[in-house]
Amino acid sequence: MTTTATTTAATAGEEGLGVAEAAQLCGLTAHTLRYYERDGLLVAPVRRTASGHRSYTAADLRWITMVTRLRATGMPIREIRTYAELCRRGGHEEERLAILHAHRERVRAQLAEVQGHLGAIDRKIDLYEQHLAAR
Amino acid sequence: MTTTATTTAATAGEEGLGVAEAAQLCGLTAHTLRYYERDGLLVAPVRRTASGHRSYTAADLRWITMVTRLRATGMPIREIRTYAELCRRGGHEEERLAILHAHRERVRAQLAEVQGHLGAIDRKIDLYEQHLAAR
DNA sequence: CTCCCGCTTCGAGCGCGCTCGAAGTCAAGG
DNA sequence: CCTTGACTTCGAGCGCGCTCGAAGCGGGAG
Repeated sequence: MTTTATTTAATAGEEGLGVAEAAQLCGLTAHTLRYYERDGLLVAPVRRTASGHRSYTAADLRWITMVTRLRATGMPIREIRTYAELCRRGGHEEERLAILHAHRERVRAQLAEVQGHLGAIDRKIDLYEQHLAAR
Repeated sequence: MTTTATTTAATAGEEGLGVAEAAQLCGLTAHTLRYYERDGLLVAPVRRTASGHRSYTAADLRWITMVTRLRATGMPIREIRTYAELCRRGGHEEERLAILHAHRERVRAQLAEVQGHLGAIDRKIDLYEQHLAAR
């Protein structure tokens, strides 16, 4: 594991993690990380070592972390791709902000809805507990 | 629309809605409602009129509403089916309660996680707004 | 020199949750 | 009697987000 890290890291003075390490840090699989890159979710293709292996920088990891946050809050892949494209081309700050704004509102709404449902589930659980206690 | 309601309702003294009406009330499609039934998500098959049409009672609608709550909070179809089966067979209160308990904890955890991500998104938005204001 | 291991690309496959269309039935209205 | 329209069943199809396996390469250890 440390040996593996050294494999790539030693060649470039500690900078750059392999795909497996990066994946583990982000809570994804190597397959998924490559898939995200293929699918244009990354601002730029990840740098490669001389032998063609991906080498993830700290900036790559920060971006990917943001992607996981967007995914975990339900932003579709397509929309993340759009956002990434805007970043890639530079500028477009208003549009990027608009995407984040819209997403935030959706997430807030969904959060409120889930909280409402959770309340109903709580009440259902209370009923079961009363029912079971009454025996 | 009111005419449609009468079609089925008039035959049985106001009790029982057609699939389309029930679907609309629950925020689902008629296709989905039939699919749920086929898939065993309902405690019992919905009653039929003489002509074989489904007729949803108030109790059906309450159950389906619960199903939509469970779905909206991310419970998988399979698990709802299991829960429905336990209800169908009668008894099994502890197991039903256990399912709801487990689900509640998952939902709470996921809620907390999403709130965390939302905070990060908020901060990102702030950065953009500062950046744009600084022009 | 050979072995092994982790990476590479590519394309197919999968699980989930619907979603839809075709073809047929039935009851009421004109 | 004929049309209309909401219903019925059945099975196929789809969109999403991965997930996986095959086949090949390159570089360090024994």
